[in-house]
Amino acid sequence: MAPGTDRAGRAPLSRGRVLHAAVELADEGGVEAVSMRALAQRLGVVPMALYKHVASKDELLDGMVDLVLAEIENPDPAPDWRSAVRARVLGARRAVLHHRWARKAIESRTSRTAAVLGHMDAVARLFLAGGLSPDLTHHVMHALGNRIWGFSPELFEEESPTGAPAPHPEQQAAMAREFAQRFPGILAIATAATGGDLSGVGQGCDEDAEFEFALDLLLDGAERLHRSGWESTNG
Amino acid sequence: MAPGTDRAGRAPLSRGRVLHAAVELADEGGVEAVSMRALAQRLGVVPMALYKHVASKDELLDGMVDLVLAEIENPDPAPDWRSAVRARVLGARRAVLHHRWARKAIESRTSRTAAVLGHMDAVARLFLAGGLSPDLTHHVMHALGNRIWGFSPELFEEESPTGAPAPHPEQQAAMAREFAQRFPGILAIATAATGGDLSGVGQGCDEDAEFEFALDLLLDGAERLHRSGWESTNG
DNA sequence: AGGCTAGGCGTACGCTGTACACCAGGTCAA
DNA sequence: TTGACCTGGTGTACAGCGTACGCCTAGCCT
Repeated sequence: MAPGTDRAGRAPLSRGRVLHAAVELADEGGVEAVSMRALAQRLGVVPMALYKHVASKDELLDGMVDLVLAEIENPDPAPDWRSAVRARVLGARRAVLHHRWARKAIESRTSRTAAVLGHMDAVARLFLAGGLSPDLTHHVMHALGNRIWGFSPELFEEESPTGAPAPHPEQQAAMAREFAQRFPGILAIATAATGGDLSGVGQGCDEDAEFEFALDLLLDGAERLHRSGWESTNG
Repeated sequence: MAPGTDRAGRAPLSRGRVLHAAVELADEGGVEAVSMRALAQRLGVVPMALYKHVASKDELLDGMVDLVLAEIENPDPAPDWRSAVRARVLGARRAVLHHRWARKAIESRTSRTAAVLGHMDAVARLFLAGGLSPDLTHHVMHALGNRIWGFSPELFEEESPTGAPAPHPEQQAAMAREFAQRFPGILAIATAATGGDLSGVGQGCDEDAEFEFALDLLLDGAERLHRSGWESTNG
Protein backbone atom coordinates (compact mmCIF):
# COMPACT_ATOMS: atom_id res chain seq x y z
CA MET A 1 0.00 0.00 0.00
CA ALA A 2 3.03 2.22 -0.09
CA PRO A 3 2.32 5.10 -2.39
CA GLY A 4 3.43 4.44 -5.93
CA THR A 5 4.02 0.77 -5.35
CA ASP A 6 1.56 -0.74 -7.75
CA ARG A 7 2.45 1.80 -10.36
CA ALA A 8 6.17 1.48 -10.00
CA GLY A 9 8.16 1.80 -13.17
CA ARG A 10 5.28 3.32 -14.96
CA ALA A 11 5.76 6.77 -16.26
CA PRO A 12 2.67 8.92 -16.12
CA LEU A 13 0.58 8.74 -19.22
CA SER A 14 0.68 11.52 -21.73
CA ARG A 15 -0.66 12.06 -25.18
CA GLY A 16 2.76 11.44 -26.60
CA ARG A 17 3.23 8.19 -24.73
CA VAL A 18 -0.18 6.98 -25.78
CA LEU A 19 0.44 7.81 -29.42
CA HIS A 20 3.88 6.23 -29.48
CA ALA A 21 2.61 3.07 -27.85
CA ALA A 22 -0.18 2.91 -30.41
CA VAL A 23 2.33 3.22 -33.22
CA GLU A 24 4.40 0.42 -31.76
CA LEU A 25 1.33 -1.73 -31.48
CA ALA A 26 0.44 -1.07 -35.09
CA ASP A 27 3.99 -1.72 -36.20
CA GLU A 28 3.75 -5.15 -34.66
CA GLY A 29 0.24 -6.19 -35.56
CA GLY A 30 -1.21 -3.73 -38.02
CA VAL A 31 -3.95 -1.20 -37.42
CA GLU A 32 -6.46 -3.87 -36.58
CA ALA A 33 -4.32 -4.79 -33.58
CA VAL A 34 -4.81 -1.33 -32.17
CA SER A 35 -7.79 -1.44 -29.88
CA MET A 36 -8.28 0.81 -26.93
CA ARG A 37 -8.17 -2.22 -24.68
CA ALA A 38 -4.98 -3.65 -26.13
CA LEU A 39 -3.34 -0.27 -26.08
CA ALA A 40 -4.32 0.28 -22.46
CA GLN A 41 -2.95 -3.11 -21.48
CA ARG A 42 0.36 -2.37 -23.14
CA LEU A 43 0.56 0.79 -21.10
CA GLY A 44 -0.40 -1.02 -17.91
CA VAL A 45 -3.52 1.01 -17.58
CA VAL A 46 -7.26 0.63 -17.73
CA PRO A 47 -8.89 1.36 -21.12
CA MET A 48 -10.79 4.42 -20.02
CA ALA A 49 -7.61 6.07 -18.83
CA LEU A 50 -6.68 6.68 -22.45
CA TYR A 51 -9.61 8.97 -22.94
CA LYS A 52 -8.00 11.52 -20.74
CA HIS A 53 -5.39 11.96 -23.44
CA VAL A 54 -7.19 11.27 -26.71
CA ALA A 55 -10.77 12.21 -27.37
CA SER A 56 -11.68 9.06 -29.28
CA LYS A 57 -10.21 6.25 -31.26
CA ASP A 58 -10.58 8.32 -34.40
CA GLU A 59 -8.48 11.01 -32.88
CA LEU A 60 -5.98 8.39 -31.81
CA LEU A 61 -5.58 7.25 -35.39
CA ASP A 62 -5.22 10.83 -36.51
CA GLY A 63 -2.43 11.26 -34.03
CA MET A 64 -0.72 8.10 -35.21
CA VAL A 65 -0.81 9.29 -38.79
CA ASP A 66 0.62 12.60 -37.68
CA LEU A 67 3.49 10.77 -36.07
CA VAL A 68 4.26 8.96 -39.29
CA LEU A 69 4.03 12.15 -41.27
CA ALA A 70 6.41 13.79 -38.86
CA GLU A 71 9.05 11.33 -40.02
CA ILE A 72 9.10 12.91 -43.45
CA GLU A 73 12.37 14.73 -43.66
CA ASN A 74 12.64 17.93 -45.59
CA PRO A 75 14.69 17.08 -48.66
CA ASP A 76 17.49 19.29 -49.91
CA PRO A 77 16.30 22.09 -52.09
CA ALA A 78 16.04 20.92 -55.67
CA PRO A 79 16.96 22.79 -58.83
CA ASP A 80 13.50 22.44 -60.36
CA TRP A 81 9.96 21.82 -59.19
CA ARG A 82 9.90 18.44 -60.92
CA SER A 83 12.63 16.94 -58.80
CA ALA A 84 11.55 18.88 -55.76
CA VAL A 85 8.12 17.28 -55.80
CA ARG A 86 9.67 13.94 -56.62
CA ALA A 87 11.99 14.14 -53.65
CA ARG A 88 9.28 15.22 -51.26
CA VAL A 89 6.93 12.46 -52.34
CA LEU A 90 9.61 9.81 -52.19
CA GLY A 91 10.46 11.11 -48.75
CA ALA A 92 6.88 10.57 -47.71
CA ARG A 93 7.10 7.12 -49.23
CA ARG A 94 10.03 6.23 -47.01
CA ALA A 95 8.08 7.25 -43.93
CA VAL A 96 4.98 5.37 -44.99
CA LEU A 97 6.87 2.21 -45.94
CA HIS A 98 8.50 2.30 -42.55
CA HIS A 99 5.08 1.62 -41.04
CA ARG A 100 3.23 -0.95 -43.10
CA TRP A 101 -0.09 -0.01 -41.57
CA ALA A 102 0.22 3.64 -42.48
CA ARG A 103 -1.24 3.20 -45.93
CA LYS A 104 -4.48 1.78 -44.65
CA ALA A 105 -4.61 4.28 -41.82
CA ILE A 106 -4.17 7.27 -44.10
CA GLU A 107 -6.75 6.01 -46.53
CA SER A 108 -9.27 5.52 -43.75
CA ARG A 109 -8.79 8.92 -42.20
CA THR A 110 -11.46 11.43 -43.02
CA SER A 111 -10.39 14.52 -41.13
CA ARG A 112 -7.44 16.61 -42.10
CA THR A 113 -5.04 17.23 -39.26
CA ALA A 114 -2.50 20.00 -39.33
CA ALA A 115 0.24 17.56 -40.27
CA VAL A 116 -1.79 16.25 -43.18
CA LEU A 117 -2.58 19.72 -44.41
CA GLY A 118 1.05 20.62 -43.90
CA HIS A 119 2.31 17.99 -46.26
CA MET A 120 -0.31 18.78 -48.86
CA ASP A 121 0.56 22.41 -48.55
CA ALA A 122 4.24 21.70 -48.94
CA VAL A 123 3.66 19.77 -52.14
CA ALA A 124 1.33 22.41 -53.52
CA ARG A 125 3.88 25.11 -52.84
CA LEU A 126 6.57 23.21 -54.68
CA PHE A 127 4.40 23.22 -57.76
CA LEU A 128 3.50 26.86 -57.38
CA ALA A 129 7.10 27.86 -56.75
CA GLY A 130 7.94 26.14 -59.99
CA GLY A 131 5.63 28.44 -61.83
CA LEU A 132 2.68 26.17 -62.33
CA SER A 133 -0.61 27.98 -62.15
CA PRO A 134 -2.76 27.37 -59.08
CA ASP A 135 -5.35 25.90 -61.38
CA LEU A 136 -2.99 23.39 -62.96
CA THR A 137 -1.48 22.60 -59.59
CA HIS A 138 -4.91 21.85 -58.26
CA HIS A 139 -5.71 19.43 -61.04
CA VAL A 140 -2.35 17.76 -60.90
CA MET A 141 -2.62 17.20 -57.19
CA HIS A 142 -5.98 15.61 -57.72
CA ALA A 143 -4.39 13.39 -60.34
CA LEU A 144 -1.62 12.43 -57.95
CA GLY A 145 -4.19 11.68 -55.32
CA ASN A 146 -3.00 9.44 -52.55
CA ARG A 147 0.31 9.14 -54.28
CA ILE A 148 1.44 12.31 -52.58
CA TRP A 149 1.66 10.15 -49.47
CA GLY A 150 4.03 7.84 -51.22
CA PHE A 151 1.86 4.87 -51.97
CA SER A 152 -0.19 3.65 -54.85
CA PRO A 153 -3.53 1.96 -54.63
CA GLU A 154 -2.73 -1.70 -54.35
CA LEU A 155 -4.50 -3.13 -57.37
CA PHE A 156 -2.92 -6.52 -57.30
CA GLU A 157 -1.57 -6.98 -53.84
CA GLU A 158 -2.73 -9.91 -51.85
CA GLU A 159 -2.04 -11.28 -48.45
CA SER A 160 -3.78 -14.59 -48.33
CA PRO A 161 -1.49 -17.26 -46.96
CA THR A 162 -4.50 -18.29 -44.89
CA GLY A 163 -6.58 -21.40 -45.19
CA ALA A 164 -5.82 -24.03 -47.78
CA PRO A 165 -2.05 -24.20 -47.78
CA ALA A 166 -1.65 -26.23 -50.97
CA PRO A 167 -4.79 -27.56 -52.62
CA HIS A 168 -3.01 -30.34 -54.44
CA PRO A 169 -0.71 -29.45 -57.33
CA GLU A 170 -3.06 -31.15 -59.75
CA GLN A 171 -6.02 -29.08 -58.66
CA GLN A 172 -3.84 -26.03 -58.67
CA ALA A 173 -2.89 -26.67 -62.25
CA ALA A 174 -6.55 -26.95 -63.15
CA MET A 175 -7.24 -23.63 -61.52
CA ALA A 176 -4.35 -22.07 -63.36
CA ARG A 177 -5.71 -23.40 -66.61
CA GLU A 178 -9.13 -21.97 -65.94
CA PHE A 179 -7.62 -18.67 -64.93
CA ALA A 180 -5.65 -18.51 -68.15
CA GLN A 181 -8.80 -19.13 -70.10
CA ARG A 182 -10.99 -16.61 -68.33
CA PHE A 183 -8.48 -13.87 -67.71
CA PRO A 184 -5.90 -13.98 -70.46
CA GLY A 185 -5.31 -10.26 -70.24
CA ILE A 186 -4.37 -10.37 -66.60
CA LEU A 187 -2.22 -13.39 -67.22
CA ALA A 188 -0.37 -11.65 -70.00
CA ILE A 189 0.51 -8.58 -67.99
CA ALA A 190 1.31 -10.61 -64.92
CA THR A 191 3.76 -12.84 -66.70
CA ALA A 192 5.23 -9.79 -68.40
CA ALA A 193 6.07 -8.45 -64.98
CA THR A 194 7.83 -11.55 -63.78
CA GLY A 195 9.38 -12.40 -67.11
CA GLY A 196 7.45 -15.56 -67.76
CA ASP A 197 7.32 -16.96 -64.29
CA LEU A 198 3.68 -17.15 -63.36
CA SER A 199 4.00 -18.69 -59.94
CA GLY A 200 2.45 -16.22 -57.58
CA VAL A 201 1.01 -14.15 -60.36
CA GLY A 202 1.25 -10.46 -59.76
CA GLN A 203 3.06 -11.06 -56.55
CA GLY A 204 6.43 -10.31 -58.00
CA CYS A 205 5.71 -6.69 -58.81
CA ASP A 206 8.49 -4.33 -57.98
CA GLU A 207 6.43 -1.89 -55.99
CA ASP A 208 9.10 0.77 -55.92
CA ALA A 209 9.61 0.73 -59.67
CA GLU A 210 5.88 0.72 -60.17
CA PHE A 211 5.44 3.70 -57.93
CA GLU A 212 8.15 5.73 -59.56
CA PHE A 213 6.84 4.87 -62.98
CA ALA A 214 3.42 6.20 -62.13
CA LEU A 215 4.81 9.25 -60.38
CA ASP A 216 7.00 10.14 -63.32
CA LEU A 217 4.19 9.56 -65.75
CA LEU A 218 2.09 12.07 -63.87
CA LEU A 219 4.85 14.59 -63.41
CA ASP A 220 5.75 14.30 -67.08
CA GLY A 221 2.18 15.04 -67.96
CA ALA A 222 2.11 17.99 -65.63
CA GLU A 223 5.28 19.38 -67.05
CA ARG A 224 4.04 19.05 -70.57
CA LEU A 225 0.79 20.80 -69.79
CA HIS A 226 2.61 23.52 -67.95
CA ARG A 227 4.97 24.17 -70.82
CA SER A 228 2.13 24.30 -73.29
CA GLY A 229 0.43 26.97 -71.23
CA TRP A 230 -2.48 24.80 -70.27
CA GLU A 231 -5.59 26.41 -68.88
CA SER A 232 -8.58 24.65 -67.42
CA THR A 233 -11.52 24.63 -69.78
CA ASN A 234 -13.96 25.79 -67.15
CA GLY A 235 -11.82 28.71 -66.03
CA MET B 1 -50.23 -22.64 -36.28
CA ALA B 2 -51.31 -23.11 -39.86
CA PRO B 3 -48.26 -24.00 -41.88
CA GLY B 4 -46.64 -20.97 -43.40
CA THR B 5 -48.60 -18.52 -41.33
CA ASP B 6 -45.80 -16.80 -39.55
CA ARG B 7 -43.76 -16.68 -42.71
CA ALA B 8 -46.51 -15.39 -44.92
CA GLY B 9 -45.41 -12.99 -47.60
CA ARG B 10 -41.82 -13.86 -47.13
CA ALA B 11 -40.10 -15.39 -50.09
CA PRO B 12 -37.51 -17.97 -49.15
CA LEU B 13 -34.07 -16.56 -48.68
CA SER B 14 -31.47 -16.96 -51.36
CA ARG B 15 -28.02 -15.62 -51.95
CA GLY B 16 -29.41 -13.24 -54.51
CA ARG B 17 -32.07 -11.88 -52.19
CA VAL B 18 -29.56 -11.45 -49.39
CA LEU B 19 -27.12 -9.61 -51.62
CA HIS B 20 -29.74 -7.33 -53.10
CA ALA B 21 -31.12 -6.46 -49.70
CA ALA B 22 -27.62 -5.66 -48.54
CA VAL B 23 -27.10 -3.35 -51.48
CA GLU B 24 -30.36 -1.56 -50.73
CA LEU B 25 -29.31 -1.17 -47.14
CA ALA B 26 -25.99 0.29 -48.19
CA ASP B 27 -27.64 2.57 -50.71
CA GLU B 28 -29.69 4.04 -47.90
CA GLY B 29 -27.19 4.23 -45.10
CA GLY B 30 -23.72 3.52 -46.43
CA VAL B 31 -21.62 0.44 -45.82
CA GLU B 32 -21.48 1.06 -42.11
CA ALA B 33 -25.24 0.56 -42.00
CA VAL B 34 -24.81 -2.98 -43.28
CA SER B 35 -24.59 -5.24 -40.26
CA MET B 36 -25.65 -8.84 -40.27
CA ARG B 37 -28.31 -8.01 -37.72
CA ALA B 38 -29.75 -5.07 -39.62
CA LEU B 39 -29.72 -7.04 -42.83
CA ALA B 40 -31.45 -9.98 -41.20
CA GLN B 41 -34.11 -7.73 -39.75
CA ARG B 42 -34.80 -6.19 -43.13
CA LEU B 43 -35.33 -9.67 -44.48
CA GLY B 44 -37.53 -10.64 -41.56
CA VAL B 45 -35.13 -13.30 -40.48
CA VAL B 46 -32.80 -14.11 -37.65
CA PRO B 47 -29.16 -13.05 -38.14
CA MET B 48 -27.71 -16.51 -38.30
CA ALA B 49 -30.01 -17.45 -41.15
CA LEU B 50 -27.88 -15.34 -43.44
CA TYR B 51 -24.93 -17.61 -42.91
CA LYS B 52 -26.68 -20.32 -44.85
CA HIS B 53 -26.26 -18.13 -47.93
CA VAL B 54 -23.07 -16.18 -47.37
CA ALA B 55 -20.03 -17.57 -45.66
CA SER B 56 -19.15 -14.42 -43.75
CA LYS B 57 -19.58 -10.70 -43.79
CA ASP B 58 -16.48 -10.39 -45.91
CA GLU B 59 -18.01 -12.61 -48.50
CA LEU B 60 -21.18 -10.59 -48.29
CA LEU B 61 -19.28 -7.43 -49.14
CA ASP B 62 -17.56 -9.21 -51.99
CA GLY B 63 -20.95 -10.16 -53.33
CA MET B 64 -22.21 -6.62 -53.02
CA VAL B 65 -19.25 -5.30 -54.96
CA ASP B 66 -19.87 -7.92 -57.61
CA LEU B 67 -23.41 -6.69 -57.95
CA VAL B 68 -22.20 -3.16 -58.52
CA LEU B 69 -19.63 -4.32 -61.02
CA ALA B 70 -22.31 -6.22 -62.87
CA GLU B 71 -23.95 -2.90 -63.63
CA ILE B 72 -21.07 -1.93 -65.85
CA GLU B 73 -22.41 -2.06 -69.36
CA ASN B 74 -20.16 -3.10 -72.18
CA PRO B 75 -19.57 0.04 -74.21
CA ASP B 76 -19.75 0.10 -77.97
CA PRO B 77 -16.53 -0.96 -79.63
CA ALA B 78 -14.25 2.02 -80.01
CA PRO B 79 -12.00 2.91 -82.91
CA ASP B 80 -8.83 2.99 -80.82
CA TRP B 81 -7.63 1.61 -77.50
CA ARG B 82 -7.47 5.08 -76.03
CA SER B 83 -11.17 5.74 -76.27
CA ALA B 84 -12.01 2.11 -75.61
CA VAL B 85 -10.32 2.21 -72.22
CA ARG B 86 -11.78 5.60 -71.57
CA ALA B 87 -15.29 4.38 -72.28
CA ARG B 88 -14.92 1.28 -70.17
CA VAL B 89 -13.54 3.18 -67.21
CA LEU B 90 -16.20 5.84 -67.42
CA GLY B 91 -18.74 3.07 -67.59
CA ALA B 92 -17.38 1.67 -64.37
CA ARG B 93 -17.56 5.16 -62.94
CA ARG B 94 -21.26 5.38 -63.70
CA ALA B 95 -21.87 2.13 -61.85
CA VAL B 96 -19.78 3.15 -58.87
CA LEU B 97 -21.30 6.60 -58.62
CA HIS B 98 -24.70 5.00 -58.62
CA HIS B 99 -23.82 3.49 -55.25
CA ARG B 100 -22.04 6.03 -53.11
CA TRP B 101 -20.72 3.35 -50.77
CA ALA B 102 -19.08 1.36 -53.55
CA ARG B 103 -15.85 3.31 -53.47
CA LYS B 104 -15.19 2.53 -49.86
CA ALA B 105 -16.29 -1.05 -50.30
CA ILE B 106 -14.01 -1.67 -53.25
CA GLU B 107 -11.07 -0.08 -51.50
CA SER B 108 -11.58 -2.24 -48.46
CA ARG B 109 -11.89 -5.49 -50.34
CA THR B 110 -8.82 -7.68 -50.26
CA SER B 111 -9.86 -10.72 -52.24
CA ARG B 112 -10.36 -10.70 -55.97
CA THR B 113 -13.68 -12.11 -57.03
CA ALA B 114 -14.35 -13.26 -60.54
CA ALA B 115 -16.20 -10.05 -61.34
CA VAL B 116 -13.29 -7.98 -60.11
CA LEU B 117 -10.80 -9.97 -62.12
CA GLY B 118 -13.17 -9.78 -65.06
CA HIS B 119 -13.14 -6.02 -65.17
CA MET B 120 -9.39 -5.84 -64.73
CA ASP B 121 -9.01 -8.39 -67.47
CA ALA B 122 -11.30 -6.45 -69.78
CA VAL B 123 -9.28 -3.28 -69.31
CA ALA B 124 -6.00 -5.09 -69.78
CA ARG B 125 -7.21 -6.63 -72.99
CA LEU B 126 -8.23 -3.27 -74.38
CA PHE B 127 -4.68 -2.08 -73.95
CA LEU B 128 -3.23 -5.24 -75.43
CA ALA B 129 -5.63 -5.19 -78.34
CA GLY B 130 -4.44 -1.68 -79.04
CA GLY B 131 -0.94 -2.96 -79.47
CA LEU B 132 0.57 -1.95 -76.16
CA SER B 133 3.11 -4.43 -74.89
CA PRO B 134 2.11 -6.54 -71.90
CA ASP B 135 4.90 -4.90 -70.00
CA LEU B 136 3.71 -1.36 -70.67
CA THR B 137 0.13 -2.38 -70.06
CA HIS B 138 1.12 -3.74 -66.70
CA HIS B 139 2.82 -0.54 -65.66
CA VAL B 140 0.05 1.64 -66.95
CA MET B 141 -2.57 -0.31 -65.10
CA HIS B 142 -0.58 0.09 -61.94
CA ALA B 143 -0.45 3.80 -62.63
CA LEU B 144 -4.18 3.91 -63.15
CA GLY B 145 -4.66 2.03 -59.94
CA ASN B 146 -8.08 2.31 -58.42
CA ARG B 147 -9.05 4.65 -61.18
CA ILE B 148 -9.97 1.67 -63.32
CA TRP B 149 -12.98 1.40 -61.05
CA GLY B 150 -13.98 4.89 -61.93
CA PHE B 151 -13.02 6.79 -58.85
CA SER B 152 -10.06 8.78 -57.67
CA PRO B 153 -8.64 8.82 -54.19
CA GLU B 154 -10.50 11.58 -52.44
CA LEU B 155 -7.75 13.87 -51.36
CA PHE B 156 -9.87 16.79 -50.35
CA GLU B 157 -13.32 15.42 -49.78
CA GLU B 158 -14.93 15.95 -46.46
CA GLU B 159 -18.21 15.10 -44.90
CA SER B 160 -18.28 16.82 -41.58
CA PRO B 161 -21.57 18.56 -40.99
CA THR B 162 -21.33 17.11 -37.49
CA GLY B 163 -20.81 18.92 -34.24
CA ALA B 164 -20.32 22.65 -34.20
CA PRO B 165 -22.80 23.98 -36.72
CA ALA B 166 -21.47 27.52 -36.89
CA PRO B 167 -18.67 28.47 -34.49
CA HIS B 168 -19.46 32.15 -34.69
CA PRO B 169 -18.58 34.01 -37.86
CA GLU B 170 -15.94 35.97 -36.05
CA GLN B 171 -14.16 32.89 -34.81
CA GLN B 172 -14.55 31.38 -38.25
CA ALA B 173 -12.85 34.34 -39.78
CA ALA B 174 -9.98 33.94 -37.34
CA MET B 175 -9.62 30.32 -38.31
CA ALA B 176 -9.66 31.24 -41.97
CA ARG B 177 -6.95 33.78 -41.35
CA GLU B 178 -4.80 31.26 -39.56
CA PHE B 179 -5.39 28.74 -42.31
CA ALA B 180 -4.31 31.21 -44.93
CA GLN B 181 -1.13 31.87 -43.02
CA ARG B 182 -0.21 28.27 -42.38
CA PHE B 183 -1.34 26.70 -45.63
CA PRO B 184 -1.08 29.30 -48.36
CA GLY B 185 -0.43 26.65 -50.97
CA ILE B 186 -3.63 24.82 -50.29
CA LEU B 187 -5.52 28.06 -50.16
CA ALA B 188 -4.17 29.10 -53.53
CA ILE B 189 -5.14 25.94 -55.32
CA ALA B 190 -8.48 25.77 -53.55
CA THR B 191 -9.48 29.25 -54.53
CA ALA B 192 -8.26 28.58 -58.04
CA ALA B 193 -10.78 25.80 -58.26
CA THR B 194 -13.71 27.87 -57.17
CA GLY B 195 -12.64 31.01 -58.91
CA GLY B 196 -11.95 33.09 -55.86
CA ASP B 197 -14.77 31.93 -53.66
CA LEU B 198 -13.18 30.31 -50.67
CA SER B 199 -16.29 29.41 -48.73
CA GLY B 200 -16.18 25.69 -48.31
CA VAL B 201 -12.63 25.45 -49.56
CA GLY B 202 -11.99 22.48 -51.75
CA GLN B 203 -15.61 21.54 -51.56
CA GLY B 204 -16.48 22.98 -54.91
CA CYS B 205 -14.32 20.59 -56.91
CA ASP B 206 -15.94 19.26 -60.02
CA GLU B 207 -15.26 15.61 -59.36
CA ASP B 208 -16.13 14.49 -62.85
CA ALA B 209 -13.84 16.97 -64.51
CA GLU B 210 -11.13 16.12 -62.04
CA PHE B 211 -11.46 12.46 -62.77
CA GLU B 212 -11.37 12.85 -66.52
CA PHE B 213 -8.42 15.16 -66.26
CA ALA B 214 -6.41 12.58 -64.37
CA LEU B 215 -7.56 9.75 -66.60
CA ASP B 216 -6.58 11.61 -69.73
CA LEU B 217 -3.28 12.63 -68.24
CA LEU B 218 -2.45 8.99 -67.64
CA LEU B 219 -3.74 7.77 -70.97
CA ASP B 220 -1.82 10.53 -72.74
CA GLY B 221 1.30 9.39 -70.99
CA ALA B 222 0.65 5.80 -71.91
CA GLU B 223 0.08 6.69 -75.52
CA ARG B 224 3.26 8.68 -75.69
CA LEU B 225 5.32 5.91 -74.18
CA HIS B 226 3.73 3.40 -76.49
CA ARG B 227 4.47 5.44 -79.55
CA SER B 228 8.04 5.96 -78.51
CA GLY B 229 8.53 2.23 -78.20
CA TRP B 230 9.01 2.27 -74.46
CA GLU B 231 10.51 -0.75 -72.78
CA SER B 232 10.78 -1.33 -69.09
CA THR B 233 14.27 -0.77 -67.82
CA ASN B 234 14.34 -3.97 -65.84
CA GLY B 235 13.24 -6.11 -68.77
C1' DA C 1 -7.50 24.17 5.80
C1' DG C 2 -10.31 23.78 1.99
C1' DG C 3 -11.54 23.50 -2.55
C1' DC C 4 -10.29 22.60 -7.38
C1' DT C 5 -8.54 19.88 -10.88
C1' DA C 6 -6.04 16.26 -13.48
C1' DG C 7 -5.80 11.70 -14.19
C1' DG C 8 -6.46 6.80 -13.33
C1' DC C 9 -10.28 3.15 -12.10
C1' DG C 10 -14.57 0.32 -12.41
C1' DT C 11 -18.74 -0.72 -14.07
C1' DA C 12 -21.96 -1.03 -17.58
C1' DC C 13 -24.29 -0.54 -22.16
C1' DG C 14 -25.13 -1.45 -26.73
C1' DC C 15 -23.19 -2.90 -30.65
C1' DT C 16 -20.52 -6.15 -33.65
C1' DG C 17 -19.46 -10.99 -36.14
C1' DT C 18 -20.23 -15.67 -35.63
C1' DA C 19 -19.73 -20.70 -33.42
C1' DC C 20 -22.73 -24.34 -32.08
C1' DA C 21 -26.75 -26.96 -31.23
C1' DC C 22 -31.40 -27.69 -32.44
C1' DC C 23 -35.35 -28.56 -35.21
C1' DA C 24 -39.11 -28.42 -38.99
C1' DG C 25 -40.14 -29.73 -43.69
C1' DG C 26 -39.10 -31.91 -47.95
C1' DT C 27 -36.85 -35.52 -50.73
C1' DC C 28 -35.52 -39.95 -51.63
C1' DA C 29 -34.43 -45.05 -50.84
C1' DA C 30 -35.51 -49.22 -48.87
C1' DT D 1 -44.80 -46.73 -45.25
C1' DT D 2 -40.85 -45.73 -42.86
C1' DG D 3 -36.76 -44.03 -41.83
C1' DA D 4 -32.50 -41.53 -43.17
C1' DC D 5 -30.82 -37.41 -44.84
C1' DC D 6 -30.33 -32.81 -46.30
C1' DT D 7 -31.69 -27.82 -46.52
C1' DG D 8 -32.52 -23.80 -44.25
C1' DG D 9 -34.39 -21.01 -40.44
C1' DT D 10 -33.99 -20.51 -35.06
C1' DG D 11 -32.05 -19.57 -30.44
C1' DT D 12 -28.58 -19.04 -27.36
C1' DA D 13 -24.12 -17.65 -26.23
C1' DC D 14 -19.46 -15.69 -26.47
C1' DA D 15 -15.76 -12.66 -27.08
C1' DG D 16 -14.60 -8.37 -28.53
C1' DC D 17 -15.33 -3.56 -29.56
C1' DG D 18 -15.80 1.86 -28.41
C1' DT D 19 -17.11 4.64 -24.84
C1' DA D 20 -20.59 7.17 -21.32
C1' DC D 21 -20.76 7.98 -16.52
C1' DG D 22 -19.40 8.18 -11.83
C1' DC D 23 -15.95 7.57 -8.23
C1' DC D 24 -11.61 8.30 -5.91
C1' DT D 25 -7.08 10.00 -4.98
C1' DA D 26 -2.97 13.03 -5.25
C1' DG D 27 -1.20 17.36 -5.92
C1' DC D 28 -1.61 22.31 -6.22
C1' DC D 29 -3.20 26.94 -5.14
C1' DT D 30 -5.43 30.15 -2.52
